[in-house]
Amino acid sequence: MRADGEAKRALIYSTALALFREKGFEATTMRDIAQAAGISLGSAYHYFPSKVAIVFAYYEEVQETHERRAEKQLASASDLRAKLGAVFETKLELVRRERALMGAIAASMVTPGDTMSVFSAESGDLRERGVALFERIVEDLDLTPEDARTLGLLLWTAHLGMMLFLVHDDSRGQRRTRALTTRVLDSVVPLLHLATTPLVAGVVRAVRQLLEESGLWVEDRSVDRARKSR
Amino acid sequence: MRADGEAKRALIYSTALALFREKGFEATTMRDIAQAAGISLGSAYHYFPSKVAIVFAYYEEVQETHERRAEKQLASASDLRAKLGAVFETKLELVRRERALMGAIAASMVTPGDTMSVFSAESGDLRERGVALFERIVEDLDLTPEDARTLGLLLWTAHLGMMLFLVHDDSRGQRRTRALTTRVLDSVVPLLHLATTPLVAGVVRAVRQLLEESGLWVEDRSVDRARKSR
DNA sequence: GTTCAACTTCGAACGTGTTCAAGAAGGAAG
DNA sequence: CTTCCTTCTTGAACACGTTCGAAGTTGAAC
Repeated sequence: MRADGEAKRALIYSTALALFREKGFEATTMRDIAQAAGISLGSAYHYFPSKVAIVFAYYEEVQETHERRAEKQLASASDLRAKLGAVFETKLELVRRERALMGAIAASMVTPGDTMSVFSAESGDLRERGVALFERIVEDLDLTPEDARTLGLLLWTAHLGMMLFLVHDDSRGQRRTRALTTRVLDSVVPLLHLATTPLVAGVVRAVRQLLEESGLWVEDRSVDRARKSR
Repeated sequence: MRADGEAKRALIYSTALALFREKGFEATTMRDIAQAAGISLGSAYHYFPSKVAIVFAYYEEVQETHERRAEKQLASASDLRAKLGAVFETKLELVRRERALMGAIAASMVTPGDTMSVFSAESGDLRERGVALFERIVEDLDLTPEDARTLGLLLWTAHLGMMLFLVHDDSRGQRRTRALTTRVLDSVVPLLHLATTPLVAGVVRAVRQLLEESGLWVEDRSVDRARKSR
């Protein structure tokens, strides 16, 4: 009955998202979700270990859609500005519609020990995919793989900051975040072009050393090793 | 009976912190606190509107202690490196002992709409004091007030990042965060020295414009105006 | 056809943060 | 002294996320 299980999971998922959109994340209870989906409370918990887990599943979907759309735009983007803009803005547009949901994720992303903390092994996969996307931006910039990865991580971190800002941005159409994005692009793109010059390259190396000491740096890209720090 | 009220508030506060230290924030219930303090549950809520409010009170205390210690070290610090190091490291040492507590704050700091969100009006006071402290570091660098404030905000933001890292850092004695701090100092101080050069000054201006658009920039220092963006 | 293990369903029960209405205490005003 | 008003106290009650054990369902192995 595996197929039915998947179907039920999908039902819970879509029902929950609909309710979240309608009433907000906090205001929607697990009982609401179960009732609306026509199942029992316990059954809902059989498919999703927690309420945020449903949001996390949504976040995975966002990541996939983001990859698809960004890749598409990356193909037709010539210069660095266009590429970075493509990755930033596709993500922006995706998250913008469900700001309340993403806000719910933010809390567990910074909670130490939480399954989906930014530093956790469990979220490593998603983090890795995010970084990889930003790495693609600088891929034909004639950098060493290490430097490219460093820049990817840096850009991904910046993107995290933008998302944090976005979920707090109540301005109409989130124009503040849009303005911020434009400005960030204006500031960052020239620096990226200078990435091969001694000065900027030195900074990049320093940042990498910093990341290594921090434990955020992961050598092997496909397998995200767990943190060792105890 | 105002004096007794203060005393009782203090009792609840210290009892709660003791329990937090002993069993952790999550594991300590409001009922535990009330019982240990010898009062009823409802009475505890009379003095603190919520559980995190107790942690927030602690955070205010941290802020005050930080100011005191940092100012003391700032007085005897000659160069920029020493000053920045003083402010960073005193904070680091303060927060290090209660990582679990500060971790509990982190979640509500990034939760949209929460009373103690980084962007909220309520936490504006504390934010302001934090920024002011970092502003003091660059005060005799011959900058315009706007540039000084911009740098202060930038440094404060960096400090926020460090704190986020710190609460997730399980390494012995949090040496990872210490190492990170050293590296950050190494990278940032030279840049600060270049703050008056055209190139870096240009970046600083760009950042300020960015901050203004973001709503994080506050002109009047003493009165933190509420965000207007709707 | 029987057995068995895994999967699924269920809703009562638990523990939690928070609210609330009812009162007690104490003092100020008349 | 009586009447009010404010401040504080109390524990029951509420709503929620989550857990749990018991029971139902299914399909493969024999």
